Amino acid sequence: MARRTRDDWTGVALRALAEGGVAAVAVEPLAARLGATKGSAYWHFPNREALLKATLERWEREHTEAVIEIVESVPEPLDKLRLLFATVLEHVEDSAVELAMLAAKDDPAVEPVLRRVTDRRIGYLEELFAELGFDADVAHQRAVLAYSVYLGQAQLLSSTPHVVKARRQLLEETLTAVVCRA
Amino acid sequence: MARRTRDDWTGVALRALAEGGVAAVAVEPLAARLGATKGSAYWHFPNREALLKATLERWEREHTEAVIEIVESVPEPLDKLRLLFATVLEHVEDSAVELAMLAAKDDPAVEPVLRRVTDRRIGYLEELFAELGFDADVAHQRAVLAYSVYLGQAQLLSSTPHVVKARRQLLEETLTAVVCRA
DNA sequence: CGACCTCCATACGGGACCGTATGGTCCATT
DNA sequence: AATGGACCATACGGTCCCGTATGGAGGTCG
Repeated sequence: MARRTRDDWTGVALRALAEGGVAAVAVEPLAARLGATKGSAYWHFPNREALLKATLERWEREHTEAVIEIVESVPEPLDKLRLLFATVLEHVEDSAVELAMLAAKDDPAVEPVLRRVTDRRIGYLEELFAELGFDADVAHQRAVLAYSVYLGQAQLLSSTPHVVKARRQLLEETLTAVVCRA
Repeated sequence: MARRTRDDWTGVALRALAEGGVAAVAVEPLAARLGATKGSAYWHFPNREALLKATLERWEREHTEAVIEIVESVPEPLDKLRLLFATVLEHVEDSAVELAMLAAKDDPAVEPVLRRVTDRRIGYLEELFAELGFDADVAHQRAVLAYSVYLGQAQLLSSTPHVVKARRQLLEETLTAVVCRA
C-alpha cells in the first residue's frame, strides 16, 4: 500500500473541514477517505488537535495573502475594493473553511488562526480606505463595516441563498454604500 | 424529586445552545444540569432531535417578533432603522443562539427555522427601506446588505471582538452607509 | 545478509452520547 | 384500599470517536 505524507492528511482534512466543519476533522473518517488507518495519522501527528492545527495553518498560508496579491495588481483603490469584493463574493462557495472556523471559534486550534487572518484582512481594508481619502479612524470603521458585509454575505449565501437575488447588482450597492461620504 | 415540564427541558436546552452550540443540546448533559436523568427527557420528547426542534421553535416564537414590535413603536423609518441596529447590536452577546444556528445550518432541525427567521427579518427590512423611499428592488438589495452587516458584525463581536473599536461610532457609520443614495 | 529505521495495519481499551427496556413512585380517581 | 396513568431512575446495548500498544512490511546501510 502507498505511503502517506503529512500533506496527504492535511489535504483530506481540508476537504472535510470545508464540507463538515471542524468536527469533521476526525481521524477515523479521514483515514477511511485516504484508504489508510489511524496508525498512519498518529505517526505523522501526535494527536487529532495537532492534525487540525496543521490543517488550519496550511489553509492560512495558502489562502490569506493570495487574494490581496491579486487585488494589488490594479492601481485605483476603488477598483481594488471592487475587485476584492467581486473575487471574494463570486466564489463564496469555497469560503466554507472560513465559516467552519467562525463556527468553531472557541476551539483552541482555531482561535489564533482566526485572530491572525481577521487582523490581516481588516488591516488591509484599512489601508484601502485610507487610500480612498478617509481619516484613519473612519477608515477603520469602514474596514470593519466592509468586512462585516463580507462575513454576513458569506453566511447568507451558504445558509439561506434564496434571499440573495441579483448578486451583480448587490455588489454595486455594497460598494456605493461602503465608500459613501457623509 | 421535583417533576420537570417540557419547558424545563427546552429552557436548559436554550442555555446550552447559546453556550455550546447545537452539539451542546445533548440529552445526558442537559439531564445532569437539570438534576434529572435521561428517562425524563425521553418521556417528554421522542428523541433528541425533537427536543432540539422544540427548543429552536421556542426561541423563534420568543425572539423573532419581539425586536420588530419594539422598533415599530417609533414613527420615523430612519429612526426605526437606527433603533433596530442599536437594539440588535448592543446586546449582540445574546445573539449567540443565532450564531449557533448559522453554525449548524445543515442540521435538519435548524434549517427550516433559519429560513423562516431570515425571510421574516429581511422582509421587514425591505419594508423599512421602501418607507425610506427606495424602489422595490433597491430596497431588497439594501435589506440584504443591512442584514449582512448585522450577521457579520455579530460574528466579529463574538469571534474576534478586539477588532471592533468604537461601537457607537460604528453604528452611525453603518447607518449612513446603508441608507446612502447614489 | 542482518540490524535498523520508517511507516503503517491491527487490535484493544477507554469515553461520550443515543435510545430502549423495565420497574418503581406518586397522585388522582373510583 | 385498589387501580391506572403520569413521570422518572436505573441499567443496558450500541455507535462513533480518541488514543495506545504492538508487531510487521519494506527500504537502507553496514
